[in-house]
Amino acid sequence: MSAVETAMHGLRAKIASGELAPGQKCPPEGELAAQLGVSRSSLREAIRAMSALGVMEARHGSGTYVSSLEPAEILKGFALLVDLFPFDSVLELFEIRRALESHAAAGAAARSTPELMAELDGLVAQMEATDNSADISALDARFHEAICEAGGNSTLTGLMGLFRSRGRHFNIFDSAEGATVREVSNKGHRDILEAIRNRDPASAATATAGHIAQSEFWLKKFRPAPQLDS
Amino acid sequence: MSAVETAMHGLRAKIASGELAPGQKCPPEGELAAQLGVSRSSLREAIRAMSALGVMEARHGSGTYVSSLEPAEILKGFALLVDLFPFDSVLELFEIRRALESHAAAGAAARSTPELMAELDGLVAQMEATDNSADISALDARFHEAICEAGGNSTLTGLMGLFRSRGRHFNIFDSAEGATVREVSNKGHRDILEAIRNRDPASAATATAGHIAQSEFWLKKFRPAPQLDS
DNA sequence: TCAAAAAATTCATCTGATGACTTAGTCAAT
DNA sequence: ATTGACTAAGTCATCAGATGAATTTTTTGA
Repeated sequence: MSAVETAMHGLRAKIASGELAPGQKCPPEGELAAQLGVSRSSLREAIRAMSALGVMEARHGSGTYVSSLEPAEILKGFALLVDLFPFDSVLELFEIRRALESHAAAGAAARSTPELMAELDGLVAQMEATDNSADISALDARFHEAICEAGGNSTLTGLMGLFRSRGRHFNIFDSAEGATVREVSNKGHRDILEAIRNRDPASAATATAGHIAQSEFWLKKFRPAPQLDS
Repeated sequence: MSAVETAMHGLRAKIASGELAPGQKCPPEGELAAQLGVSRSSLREAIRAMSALGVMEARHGSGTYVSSLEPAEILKGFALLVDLFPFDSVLELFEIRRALESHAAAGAAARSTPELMAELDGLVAQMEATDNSADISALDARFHEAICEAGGNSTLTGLMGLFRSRGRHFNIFDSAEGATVREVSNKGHRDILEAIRNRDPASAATATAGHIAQSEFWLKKFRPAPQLDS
């Protein structure tokens, strides 16, 4: 086994065994390297890999810590990765969103609260009041995220946030039929909103599936170029 | 921006722009480090992080390559990560499996083929013929995987394989009521199988959701200790 | 032509040194 | 006693150079 692999396995073992608990500070690089029997360089590469996976975090001048290990938290680090997925995969991500966000919407409908309704009402109103595609995109993302949160599964919420971030680079609101897209999209949001308001899980799921399928359809139709920020 | 971040952003940019295409060989470390304006050590840490994310792969003596960037392929590298998730998160993963594998099962039912049915029949027969928990666990995993594959979404298949690997460390077939667990589990598989054979997507989804919910129930009930291999 | 040997290329690892950032502690001024 | 600046120690970040190990390419000899 290579030195870096040795170090990674050692770290993983220390975490799995509880010797290094979530949030805890690790021994300094020198000491840890000696414990694991590798050089500081190799240990640093191992820590860098664990950081990329969201398992550890090195803070300059302070120390190296084990992360919270909460999936929702860890998933946030993968945005950079999802950005590199090929187009065909994006369609697969949409299919997953369709299944999963429908599920979450049903959960949200079952436990709908006045606070949730107030936020969703506000978001929909704002979306209907503007035609700035960047604003709409942000509001739309928050609308879907709020519903996922209300679904009560934080891992699911994190996963959807990640997948949504990828789809957003294809700005369907800016396409040739932007006006139509916005109109139909708003209608979809209204349907979801009312289903949740009526505490009707089945309708909420159906409306969500339809809404996301619609986005998927447009994406396939226009296949706009992705817009990466540098 | 730190040196390693600089290098990672540079690599990501080269990949996103197509300068480094999937499967392509990168320039040697020294040259790449010079291009990106960082030392070899820092570049190596960046490459190590990209490797952990499944985006690049360094082959000793040969060179460093960009990976295929297929989500299903990349997901395989995260098993080590999922192994560290806390127990409560595992329950959330099961809920996601319930929603997603149901979806895949419906797809499998819609496009069921003789080959698929033959494999599933064989797997179920084998599961019913043994009471070795390790064998059952492996057969069960393949049963679910085959259905996911038939669903036609490779990203979903990869994701489910990853989530399933975590749940498998809790060996519910070895629990106090192992015999009952096996019996009810076999019944669940039969129900899924017949629904797919009958090309009945709704039943396939329902049966799958029920089957996974049952596993989830047992997991909560027994909460067996996870068994990590070193 | 083919196979073995040699050379070149490239990643892997280690060591040592220096810089930068954070934290804890000290101590004086208010 | 509280605050604030300053100091010192601890720790990660980065770099440079040397050596080892694996692969690939080239050369060589039969």
